[in-house]
Amino acid sequence: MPEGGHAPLLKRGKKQKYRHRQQEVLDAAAAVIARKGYHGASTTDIAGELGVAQPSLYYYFASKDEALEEICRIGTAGYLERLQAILDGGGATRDKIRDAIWAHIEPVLTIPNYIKSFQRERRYLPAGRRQELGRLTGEYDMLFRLLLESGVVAGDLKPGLDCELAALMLITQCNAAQYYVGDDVSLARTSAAIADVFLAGAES
Amino acid sequence: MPEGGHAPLLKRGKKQKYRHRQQEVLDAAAAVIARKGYHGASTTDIAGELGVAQPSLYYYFASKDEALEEICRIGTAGYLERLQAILDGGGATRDKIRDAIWAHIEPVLTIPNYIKSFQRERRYLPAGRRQELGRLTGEYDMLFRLLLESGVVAGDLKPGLDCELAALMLITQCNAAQYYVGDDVSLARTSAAIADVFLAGAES
DNA sequence: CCTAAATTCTATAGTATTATTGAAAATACG
DNA sequence: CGTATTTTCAATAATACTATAGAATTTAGG
Repeated sequence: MPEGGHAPLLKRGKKQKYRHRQQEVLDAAAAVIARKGYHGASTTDIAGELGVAQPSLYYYFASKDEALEEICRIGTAGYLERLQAILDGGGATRDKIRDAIWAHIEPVLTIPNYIKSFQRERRYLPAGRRQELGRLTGEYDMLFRLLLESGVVAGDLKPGLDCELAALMLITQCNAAQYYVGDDVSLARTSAAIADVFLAGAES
Repeated sequence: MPEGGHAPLLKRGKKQKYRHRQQEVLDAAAAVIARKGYHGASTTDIAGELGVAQPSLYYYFASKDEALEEICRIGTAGYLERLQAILDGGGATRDKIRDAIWAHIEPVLTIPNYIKSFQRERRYLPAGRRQELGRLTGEYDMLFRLLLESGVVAGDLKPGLDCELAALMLITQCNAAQYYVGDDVSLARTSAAIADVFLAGAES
């Protein structure tokens, strides 16, 4: 039996290796789920993506539900904090809005499969697992709305702006940004276009 | 054997009755697919929605794929024609855009389950069945883009407007409109808000 | 190298799924 | 009412799916 000072180190090392492999399993699951949808992605598909046998997955997750929940958790990590930081920071409203749009869109570059899985498949989580995510998105919507409302109060945005609806519209636009990207359309160009249209409109 | 003049009438009558029941089956399928997703909606679920046994569905459709294809066809019916008519009509650019937005959103009121099934589930159709729908949406995107480009040429929209991206953004916004609707947000209010923000922007 | 723990595999239970077949029931119509 | 047609159903084939159990394999550390 290892000594008190030694045991935690060993334990942490093993746990970290386990978590690293778990992350690989999640990456594969997110890739297949993003491509085929939650119900269309079988555990055999996911195992195939990894090159292992199907039951091996269950060493890392108790169920498909649990894996999707974890994928959604990763897909949403940091969103609230980043938006809150932008709200708390200084600067003009238009700059805050531009920052918020980019902060929302940027993870699409780094973890696209987690983002897609969260956006499209979270609705298939059983009610219990979906609840915490629901609170999260609710808070996020509210923060975006507060950003717009503070802009109206500051006189930077139109006095009559429907901030509740406008916030949802902006978030929708950010969520869709990844699907605009193609040969000649980058995410950065998209992000800028969203801000431009939202702030100044299309009419001359 | 019925006479020549009689047979078509009788035949048409029977066919119409068949088609009417087929429509009811489609309605049930669209409802379940909109709620649970294509892969999450079993034929047993759909039959249950109708109150019939599962194999009865196969009197009306050869496969689940075929039913989804038909649902998508109905969900997209008339879209191209309505947008083309708006393009061909007279009036100011801003009015055409408002009309186009409403024309896109209106079917959400009348056939919500067909619209949702088309929007979210068409990607799960086998490649062959998906092709015609792909051409359709491609043409639709192009028409929307032409609407904006003609507005730029006419001097009604900003000279530097990225019409390709702006068209996709507008369509995205219309597609999402149904999800904004709640206790205090109607589709009409949403439709107006989309047009207001797109045309004039949020900045004061 | 040897051993214990960690990881993966084979085999499989149990259930759900799509689709077919042929019979039964309902319907239409003379 | 009786018969032909349409519609639905019970039974089931064939396959796919999630998850478990226990054995085999691999890995890590001494």
